[in-house]
Amino acid sequence: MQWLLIYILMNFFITEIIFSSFPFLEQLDTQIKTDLLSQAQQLKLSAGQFICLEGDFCNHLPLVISGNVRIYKIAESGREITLYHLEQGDSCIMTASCIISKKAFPAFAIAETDVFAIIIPANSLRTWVTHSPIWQNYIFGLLSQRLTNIIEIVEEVAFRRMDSRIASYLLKIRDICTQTIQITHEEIAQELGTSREVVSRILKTFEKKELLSLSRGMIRLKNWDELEKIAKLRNF
Amino acid sequence: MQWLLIYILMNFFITEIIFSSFPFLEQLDTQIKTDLLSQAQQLKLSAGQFICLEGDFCNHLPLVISGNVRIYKIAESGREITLYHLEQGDSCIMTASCIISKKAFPAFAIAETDVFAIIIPANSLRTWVTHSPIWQNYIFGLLSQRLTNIIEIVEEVAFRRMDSRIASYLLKIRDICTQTIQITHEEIAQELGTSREVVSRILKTFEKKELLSLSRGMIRLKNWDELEKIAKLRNF
DNA sequence: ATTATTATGTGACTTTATCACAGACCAAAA
DNA sequence: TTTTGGTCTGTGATAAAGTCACATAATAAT
Repeated sequence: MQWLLIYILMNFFITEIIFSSFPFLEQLDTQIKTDLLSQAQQLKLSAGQFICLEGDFCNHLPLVISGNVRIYKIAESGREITLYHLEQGDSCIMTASCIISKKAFPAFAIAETDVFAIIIPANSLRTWVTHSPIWQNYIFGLLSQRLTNIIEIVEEVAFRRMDSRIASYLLKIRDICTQTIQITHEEIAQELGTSREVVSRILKTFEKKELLSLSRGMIRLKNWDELEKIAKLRNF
Repeated sequence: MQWLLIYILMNFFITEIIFSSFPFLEQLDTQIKTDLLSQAQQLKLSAGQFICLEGDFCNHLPLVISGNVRIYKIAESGREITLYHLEQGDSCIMTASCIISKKAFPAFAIAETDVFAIIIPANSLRTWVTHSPIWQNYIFGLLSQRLTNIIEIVEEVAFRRMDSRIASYLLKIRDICTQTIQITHEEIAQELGTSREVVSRILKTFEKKELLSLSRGMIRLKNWDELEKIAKLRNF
């Protein structure tokens, strides 16, 4: 009797949590909504766990409730570049795309932090997308957003200089209150698709210009106005 | 009476041409098929004409019957990089994506050759995609193909060296019979997202190695085996 | 034939990537 | 506490790629 109660409560909260992260789901017909809740499974990942390897076939669409997933490409030389991140309310559109067009996943996905997600079986997704305009809108929206997003990365990698990209990235991920960032040079390099040495050197020149101060695993911004200027230098 | 006959004949052939370039359309219900044929307009463009500028809003989905369209990004410095091309049987998925998610087009599109296409009004497309699984499949397929495609470009720009990329490109676009390519160094640079000087210098080193011979507006491949090897050098 | 336009070649310099290695920091074990 | 091993950062040397400036060559227009 207790078990049943806990089970019911648990599912009640899960439902609430899912809907608050993915508001579009609330617009669904009662039927699809019920199907969704009955077919969705929970997925918990620890920081550092792989979700997809390049070439995997995807059987489930993940809807991320909490945590951070990094989707990235890796070169034979070992260099990495991040394509995008998944956070609360995101869903992995490449997975969706692979499910719908039945192709292999073209990148790596790793949990950067502990991640909690619900996963939806591929076949159910295909059915729902076919029959529900609400699902269609959601998936199309995601796809076109990612496409735009990745085109921006092409632009950035092809055209912008590294100091400008690093300045932008630091400004984007800083803790706005403390003006600090806990990150290693290696991690910045993997995000931007360059090598650790390049990041170290550029950060050092920033430090010499008093724009920030460096310590192990930590960057403290000092002159963000100037960093903004460097970030805006779009071209060579 | 004659006019009517010509009109009927013309439309008969157009229909045949459209269906032969876009076989998926034949699977449509008679109703949607009729709608399609009644709403589609013909579009003829001369080489060099712009189709979309960055920031445009798209009102029509183009289905390319013949010719070649280049979709590209342009940096403030003037450097360009090609994202993809449209040829017979292609449709511009970024346009579709912009139509469906009502966003501005994030790149430039220009007719490289004379182009003949049919265009479909945005609203009709939205309706058809909602109601027809065949349209859905086509659009999803295109979207996921382009996404994979553009991720490959990110990889290439971020990780591969220029001589290798140029070798690959030359092998890809050569006339396989004559082993020649009619192209300027500037055009190669715009395709690959680099500058003309870099292309000129690398081509010159290829020429010194007897891999090809250069003349104004023309490249003649001599040692394609060796070029293949250079093209396969994926990393630094 | 002369001029204008487009295409290519090249030197000098800067930025970015690679390789190799040194030194600094941190935490767990001795 | 000191040692040890791992991770993180710093830096010189060299190569590749991008920028700027200008020269020369090939073609088209007058």
